Amino acid sequence: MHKLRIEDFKKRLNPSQLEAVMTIDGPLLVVAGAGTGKTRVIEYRCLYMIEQGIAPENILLLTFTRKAAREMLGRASMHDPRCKKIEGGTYHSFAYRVIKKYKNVIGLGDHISFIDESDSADALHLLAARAGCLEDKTRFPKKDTLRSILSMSINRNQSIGEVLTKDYPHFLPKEAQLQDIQKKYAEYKIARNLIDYDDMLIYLKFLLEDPEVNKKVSSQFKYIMVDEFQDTNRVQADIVYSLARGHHNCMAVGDDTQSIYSFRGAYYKNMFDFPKVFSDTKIIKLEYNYRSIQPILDVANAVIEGEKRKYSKVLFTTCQGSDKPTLSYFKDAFSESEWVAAKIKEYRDQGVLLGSIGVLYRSNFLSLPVQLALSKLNIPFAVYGGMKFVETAHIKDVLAFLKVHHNPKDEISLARVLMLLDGIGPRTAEKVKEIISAPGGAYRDEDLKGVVKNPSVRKELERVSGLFRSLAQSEGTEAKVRKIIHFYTPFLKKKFDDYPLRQDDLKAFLEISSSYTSLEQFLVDFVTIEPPERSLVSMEAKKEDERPVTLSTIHSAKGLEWEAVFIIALVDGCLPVSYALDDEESIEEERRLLYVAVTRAKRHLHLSMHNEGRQGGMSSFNRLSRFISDSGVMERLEQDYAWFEDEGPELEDLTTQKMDKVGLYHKLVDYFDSPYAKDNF
DNA sequence: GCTTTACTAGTTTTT
DNA sequence: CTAGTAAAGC
Repeated sequence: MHKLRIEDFKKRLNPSQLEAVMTIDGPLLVVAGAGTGKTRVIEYRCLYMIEQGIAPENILLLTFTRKAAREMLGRASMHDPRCKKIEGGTYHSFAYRVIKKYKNVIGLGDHISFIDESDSADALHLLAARAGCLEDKTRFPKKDTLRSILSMSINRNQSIGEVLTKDYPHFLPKEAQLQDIQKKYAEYKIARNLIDYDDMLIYLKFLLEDPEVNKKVSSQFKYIMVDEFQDTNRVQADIVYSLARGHHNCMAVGDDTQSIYSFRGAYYKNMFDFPKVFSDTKIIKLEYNYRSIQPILDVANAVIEGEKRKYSKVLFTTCQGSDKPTLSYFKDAFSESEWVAAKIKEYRDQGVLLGSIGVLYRSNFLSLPVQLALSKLNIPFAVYGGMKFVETAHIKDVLAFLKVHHNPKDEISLARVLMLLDGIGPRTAEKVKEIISAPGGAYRDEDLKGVVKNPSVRKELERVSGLFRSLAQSEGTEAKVRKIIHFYTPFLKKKFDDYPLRQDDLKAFLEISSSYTSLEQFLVDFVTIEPPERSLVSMEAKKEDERPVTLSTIHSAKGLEWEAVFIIALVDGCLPVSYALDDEESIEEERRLLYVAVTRAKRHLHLSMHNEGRQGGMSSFNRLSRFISDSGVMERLEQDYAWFEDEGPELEDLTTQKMDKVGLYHKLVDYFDSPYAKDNF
């Protein structure tokens, strides 16, 4: 690869992009509309900085997903392999690096365990039960709600009271108890060296507040780039400000109209605060869209028109094409999906690659009818989002063994392991836990006998502890995982009817583990990154022209693009999702979600809705999404009412009875005995 | 008293 | 498909 010179940069970038690329000192805010080449800016800025003699080790790129980081650095590395050395990743993975390095500063011990949201929810449930919060009859938040209340409080930098007032006013009477649990939870985690998602960020923030650590970290990372700044929360923004406090060399890229993660604490106003924090901020807007044809941008601009506070920008393009986006109405979700599948088939016959077609929707379950319809036509597809590999019960089981081995204080995992055994439920598991975690690790068999009366169960327990002893002796992550899977397989077979499928997953798990030498890193990666999509991994490896159609939630479609995009179920209650309807801010976020979805399309855009609801039975009729009917969106769409109403010719009645129940029974029995049936069984 | 089983209801979005 | 619950079983 030849080196790039300034002339090359000029050739490949438009003036605004070039300015963003060449402004490397001082604070810079790039407001980049959808499809305006912000990835390109980051890619070329990396190259430019390195051309200017900046060491790649001094550059930090924080992105929203690891995939995004990999993509941008990967492209840059093709021009200049030195770019591989740039530090890039998500906030969480960066946090882990720093925490690992400086854990002593904040008093964390070795063998840190990272816990995911369901572990965290389980722990909170346990603490709530212990504190007696569940005893009186009035309602107390369920474990997932509990978790999200505490998490919101951290991510939005608000007190429990504030979170409750805004989102859960009916739980306000429980404020004191919740505060108590918040403290207990902190205590619980610290005592066991556990860290959850929120702690990763908080601890990083704490570390960066320490002058010595801050100096060390920021002298390492002298140039900082942050992607998707509109989706950072307050803690993350603080981290960025802290990192750049010394040198101000910080570029934030974002698009306030694409902020769609407020449920996770994202605070799009960070985009407006950035110039206040760094008063000498230079602001560059990118408005030239390279992705979509003008009719699609017209729809996008019209959708976002209603948004109140935004950096005003209007997308424009010179991409050729005049296909007007369509809006189609259908009777129900099935006819809608069948139409989508048929249309996809049509595209394929015209030579459009399946890999360049995307079907987008608000919620995972909306994809089911589409999956059905595509399978019927034998069109291959891959589903993004939804249940993840790590979240499946069998993977969690195996992980629990590993976690206990890594950190014996990890009670949640220990309980999970113990409850696999027959005859041990939550109660017994708790007691056994107390006994074996007694100080010194020495427990007496008599104590165990008192708790577990059944000798065969005790024998099983003995086998489990045998497994852990053997794990302690084996070297290498892969060998350990292999032992665990071997031990676990009988349980797997008993627990799940569909165990062969799950066994394949375990094989994949084993494979992944083989590339790790550090067990801790392996465990961390499982909570901080999304591992290969659920099973059938081999799909990914396929060649460009064999890639399947993508089905994705709008959230996971962020940053991606397709030639043809279908957005389905544009129904009030699905896009704005019904939960969002009572809050104006949430509705605005739903609007931005539609904006994101629309701007994924390059040439063809098909919107659709179905009329019949599934809520509560028959007679709920859906209204077209307000974002489409309200604004000036409608007139930019080609409307199509041709829904699939005909269900084939109707059969004529024939009421003469030819057989009674007994007759039918004999017919069946005869059929079972016939040679034809035998061949089939 | 604790575990297991059988059933029901209801599913946002993700690091 | 699974989390939560009620009732049955040990």
